[in-house]
Amino acid sequence: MLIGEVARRSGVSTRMLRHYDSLGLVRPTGRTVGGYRAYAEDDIRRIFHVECLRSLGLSLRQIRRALQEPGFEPAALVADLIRATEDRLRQEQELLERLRTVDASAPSGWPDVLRIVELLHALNSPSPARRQQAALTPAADVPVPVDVLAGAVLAEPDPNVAGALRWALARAGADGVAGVTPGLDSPDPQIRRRAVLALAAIDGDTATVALTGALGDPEVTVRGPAALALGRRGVTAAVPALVAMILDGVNDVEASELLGALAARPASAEPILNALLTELNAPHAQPPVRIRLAQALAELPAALTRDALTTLTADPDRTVAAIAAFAAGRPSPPR
Amino acid sequence: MLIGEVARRSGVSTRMLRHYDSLGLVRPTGRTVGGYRAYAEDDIRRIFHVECLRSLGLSLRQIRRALQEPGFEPAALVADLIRATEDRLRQEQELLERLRTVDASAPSGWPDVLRIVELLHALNSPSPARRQQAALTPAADVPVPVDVLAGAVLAEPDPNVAGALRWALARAGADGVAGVTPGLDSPDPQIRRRAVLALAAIDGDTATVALTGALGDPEVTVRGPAALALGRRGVTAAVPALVAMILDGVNDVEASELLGALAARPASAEPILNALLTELNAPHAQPPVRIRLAQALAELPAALTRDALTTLTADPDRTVAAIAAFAAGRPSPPR
DNA sequence: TTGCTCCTCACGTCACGTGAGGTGGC
DNA sequence: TTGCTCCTCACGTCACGTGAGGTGGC
Repeated sequence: MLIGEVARRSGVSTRMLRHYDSLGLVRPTGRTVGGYRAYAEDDIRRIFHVECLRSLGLSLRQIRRALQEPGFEPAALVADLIRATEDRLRQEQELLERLRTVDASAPSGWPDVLRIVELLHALNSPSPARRQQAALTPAADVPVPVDVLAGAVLAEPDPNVAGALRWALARAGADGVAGVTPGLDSPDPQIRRRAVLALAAIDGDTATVALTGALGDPEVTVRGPAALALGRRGVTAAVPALVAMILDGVNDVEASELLGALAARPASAEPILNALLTELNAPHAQPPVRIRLAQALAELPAALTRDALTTLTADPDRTVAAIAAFAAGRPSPPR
Repeated sequence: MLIGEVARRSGVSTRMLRHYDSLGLVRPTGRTVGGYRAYAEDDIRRIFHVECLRSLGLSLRQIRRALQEPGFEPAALVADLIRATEDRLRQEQELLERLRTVDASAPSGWPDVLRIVELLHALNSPSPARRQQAALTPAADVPVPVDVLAGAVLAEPDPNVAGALRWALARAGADGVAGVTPGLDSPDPQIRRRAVLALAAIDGDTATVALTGALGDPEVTVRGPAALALGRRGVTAAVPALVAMILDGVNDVEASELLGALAARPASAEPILNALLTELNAPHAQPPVRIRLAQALAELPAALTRDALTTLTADPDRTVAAIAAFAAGRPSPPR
């Protein structure tokens, strides 16, 4: 079979078939009297084997070794190829992400493109100082795109830089909410926490709504700051989470203050009081927990807690009784 | 600044800096008396711009155009780069999948590798005939790996080839279950259906358990075959789905037969009878539905349905009454 | 004088495409 | 004789690395 027909059948160009010949990869069995390459069935089969291995990403040299050297085992090479492919895959993914960010910023010229790419590089820099600088000093004429900033906020491990990034994001207003909210669904609690902290810094109802979704988070480090932020915004849905923080002794001082402020509203006062008293009188309540609950009670409006505090001044736990007496404006009971 | 220092500061090799010079990409502002390249601050900045654009995948020619031609807009080029990158990404993913399949098959030499790759190509062939052949005639010494077969079963659109693939997979026994079960979670109902059909062809408890998980599928085309397969295996959990199939008129004949067979067991008899009668007597039951229910009733053991059938012979729907009379072995009531 | 840096020129990499210039077989 | 296919040789692609052989400035 002459080279043209082989090319048509195998889909390999005549140029490449001659190249395979010159490399010694596939040598046609014979030549015609005129010097034409004459391929036999075995040669064709070998060509298909070459194409097979090429589809696995082997170079022509590697294919030659594979088809010639009996001692050349596939295992190690295949493992290497897998690693190399994974690397390239990662690089292509990062490239695609960069390109999409550039595209989304709708640059009006190459200077715009350069600014965004430089910003992306700075925000991905291993140096916290450079990241911080990138967050704090955006080019005056081209603001940092919110999406980029939101991504950086969710990825930033350094607390100082994270603070700067949150501040920069909060300056963009409610537009930052959409970029940061997906972080609440991350499997990584660190990222969920960063999303909550970022949302806490953003004013407005959309941020508040997003924060409410984080109240049920399994991690205290996530739902805690969400509850505090919502408490500061006067959202009563945060009450159970705030009470739970007092029970757990996590940020219980601020949680108590927020409950006190929330209880200033007539509609919330009774439920908050009842929640605290229920926990105080629970049979399994431990002394430290009861002390924190008593301190929380002391933050509520005096008119609301008068009866409860009076009762508590006789509490068997002397510290609890002392707190109640102090809060009720009476002298501490004798030791 | 001489070329060496520029290279150290920018991370670009001296070779490449000279290359940029020769391409006219970055020409150093001046030369020393000795002919050394003397880079100015502006040149350094330009080098960083070049590296920026290279990180977006632009070729050196494209970078030169971007930095020199004012009319060269980024939008179209960026869009092209995104498309090209997505293409490469897809290719790398397919390559990685092939490599992982080869690796998982633990080839003991390159002939093994060739066999598996050829098989993969055949199973991905656009020709159904080739796919079928690949499924039916595995190399005698190297059986088709179950994972490969399972993947092909989930992807096969041609019903004949799909049948052959399911048959080949079923021959591998319970080993095929693991490969095919993930298909039940696919967002694509076609794939879920293929998974169910494959599991239905595999004997054994693991396949049965997997099928049970498909009973709650939102699509009738998925949960239907699962219910039928489970019914054939005598799994009573399929009863509600089988009753629903009778209501919907989907494979109701086979569903009725299976309910009849299941009702032969004392423990299942009463619940099946009650389920059918409840639907028959439902106030909103339409005539065609009631007819199908009556036919299902007729499939149950005679001892179980005697009373119900007797009552039904007086049913206002003449067809229902006739079915009941026939099933009860009595003459049809007069017209 | 000795290192060090710089210079230009040029080959090699890898898998090809695309000619140029010439020839065999119907 | 006219097409068609085949031959070899060789340049170009793209972003480099790595020399060879030589020179400037401390």
